[in-house]
Amino acid sequence: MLKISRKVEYALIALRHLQGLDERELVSAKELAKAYGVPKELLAKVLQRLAKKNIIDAVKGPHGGYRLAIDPESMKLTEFFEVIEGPMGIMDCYFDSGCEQMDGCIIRTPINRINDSIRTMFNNMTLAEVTH
Amino acid sequence: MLKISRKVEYALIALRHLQGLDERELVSAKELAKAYGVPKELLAKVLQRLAKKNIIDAVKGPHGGYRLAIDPESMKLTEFFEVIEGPMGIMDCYFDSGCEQMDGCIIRTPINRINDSIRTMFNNMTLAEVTH
DNA sequence: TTATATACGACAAATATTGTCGTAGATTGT
DNA sequence: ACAATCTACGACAATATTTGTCGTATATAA
Repeated sequence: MLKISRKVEYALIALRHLQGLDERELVSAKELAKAYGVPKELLAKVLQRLAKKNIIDAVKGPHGGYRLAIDPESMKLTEFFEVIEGPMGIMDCYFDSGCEQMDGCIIRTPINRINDSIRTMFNNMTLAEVTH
Repeated sequence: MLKISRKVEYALIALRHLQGLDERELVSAKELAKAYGVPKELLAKVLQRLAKKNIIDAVKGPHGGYRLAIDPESMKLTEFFEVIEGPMGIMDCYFDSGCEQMDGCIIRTPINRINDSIRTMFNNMTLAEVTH
């Protein structure tokens, strides 16, 4: 309950590492995985996702790898989380609306308030606060 | 990711209902389950948990049931969540410490900060904000 | 052309959540 | 006393989600 996923965890670790590198320096998924003892394939997938969203640059081929493409100050944590995990909500009804109860639901309003509070909190935090 | 569990959802629904009852009035798990279309057995378990922690009173026997035992203003959401789900942390390492990386973990500090922010947020909300 | 990297989808395994069942104890009314 | 109806609780089953793996394709440097 109210947990962050491993994917996000791995992403944060990777970005924290990338942040410490010199300008233009690259690091591969393999190196990162080894350095932090995390599964290479899964980490790679997360990095690919970040690359696709231009949060990091990907360079193919031997001696290829990844490097930071944005200023971490400029990215809200909400946005970052959602790049990796998709829409973020405390309950599914916040977005998928497949719930029958919808109308009769007596906790919908307060749940939405809590939801907004969490989003606001992460909107006010940048990636830099985790990676600096 | 960052989701509230059904158990908590059911608990909130039930408490919201209990709050609307007259003084001393009882409602059974069966009635609640029927009224809100939720699984009776699971709801019952959650209610039993709340009863054990004296958040609600349980009355056995025919025409028995539950009623609110506390003022919802007086209970922090953190506490309430933890009655149902146990210790709450954004990552497991926050409490179980089975993690090998512990020392070398480069995101531990910021993760703890985020954790504290979430806890603070729920510490500043009472059950009443959901059930009133 | 070979080695090494990213890209990506399909799949498998592991874990967590959710839901069900059976049984016991309490209490009420007949 | 006994049947009906409730809570209490543990064991288990079903389901969903998360996590991890594998195979294959593409790009690029040496």
